[in-house]
Amino acid sequence: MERYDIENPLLNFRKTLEQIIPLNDSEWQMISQRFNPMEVPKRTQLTKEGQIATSIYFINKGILRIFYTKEDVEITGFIFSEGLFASCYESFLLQTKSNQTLETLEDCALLAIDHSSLQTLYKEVPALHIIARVVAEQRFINGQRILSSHLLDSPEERYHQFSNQYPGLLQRVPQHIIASYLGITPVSLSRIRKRISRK
Amino acid sequence: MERYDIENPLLNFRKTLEQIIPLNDSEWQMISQRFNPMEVPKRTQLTKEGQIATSIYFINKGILRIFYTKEDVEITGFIFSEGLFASCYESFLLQTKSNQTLETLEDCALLAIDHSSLQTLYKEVPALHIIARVVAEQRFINGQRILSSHLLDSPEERYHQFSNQYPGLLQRVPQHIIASYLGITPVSLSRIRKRISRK
DNA sequence: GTAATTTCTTTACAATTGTTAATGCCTTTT
DNA sequence: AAAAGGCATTAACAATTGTAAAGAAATTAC
Repeated sequence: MERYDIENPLLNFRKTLEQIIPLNDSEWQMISQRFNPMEVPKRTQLTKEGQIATSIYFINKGILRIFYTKEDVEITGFIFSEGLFASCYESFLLQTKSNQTLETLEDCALLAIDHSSLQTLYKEVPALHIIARVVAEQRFINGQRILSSHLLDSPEERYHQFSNQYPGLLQRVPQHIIASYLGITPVSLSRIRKRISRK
Repeated sequence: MERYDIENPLLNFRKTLEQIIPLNDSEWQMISQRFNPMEVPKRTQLTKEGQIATSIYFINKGILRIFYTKEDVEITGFIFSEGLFASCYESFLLQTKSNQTLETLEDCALLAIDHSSLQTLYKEVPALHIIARVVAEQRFINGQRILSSHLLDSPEERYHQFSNQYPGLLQRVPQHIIASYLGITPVSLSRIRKRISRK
């Protein structure tokens, strides 16, 4: 996660893609031309609930989250960090209204591509279908692991796994956001942390 | 879900694929040659925990589930019905040991393809990358909807949604399996059903 | 058709979480 | 520097779920 050289955004991006499949210079040229670098301040909402997700964002620096709103409470569905593609994925793929908001949690350096540009790029660079397939598969695997943790583990176990797996996020993300991501209230997370600290 | 004509397994399969992208006869020939029809009795385990998933299975008839085992209790992660690809997907994609078991819940008619045949088929029919991408995306979307339901809804609401969305499964799947799929115990589901019936 | 097994329901009790509200801490604003 | 706002902690209580065990109902097996 920390292996990304923040100073060379396009280099990082190419490295990430080439972990999936090698790209020749012509392919890389077409890809890099269609992704737009952007700097976004903390707490910016890139896609809002009720809107259609225009773009997906490769993360060079920073973290983002998606959250749902239920009775004016924000419930975090996922936290994205460096090297991932952040998006309201369902909305982007289906081009339908999103039921989630995509928000930066820190100042971010991103590479953005909108939906129609991506469709064009698929035609220009067929290998991108493979990359997109693998990215979709990886996101599925990720989602399934989280879901299985909700089925198999207690909130306390889930917190344990989270802090082992993403020790960095524990520092960078407010606890009430982590709590909702784990499927519990901030109060309950605080109790769990107290319980653990007594051991 | 019930729109599949059970008597024409290959026809159903082609229809499903062509909802994603049209296939010419040569492509279809290569695809259909590599998928093997098989009939499997109820309660057969196609992939077992600890093994590597050799194949994925298109479902012409019947239902299957994946389940995890925790302290000798089986916890259902997903229920597959007609028209879907059933698999221990993570294990199949990564060719690593599965932490879940794939099991038929009824006598099933399936079309199977193993991992190496699929890799060959990707080369023979590049359009399959698109199909695989869309299948992965759909499975991700599905998984994310389930996860969001765990974050946002109570078990009772989850049961409601399940019975509205899959009224057929309510009849065909034992309740203790549905309970674990919803993330609760059979006892708790029984209480929820009683609570609902009083309304 | 009867026995055996599995599944579902019910009960009582323990444990955990949600809810609400109050307090203290920390960061940000002005 | 003071004020304001957001965040984390703690407490008390209500509600829900998990656990364990027993009995009823339904399926499966012989």
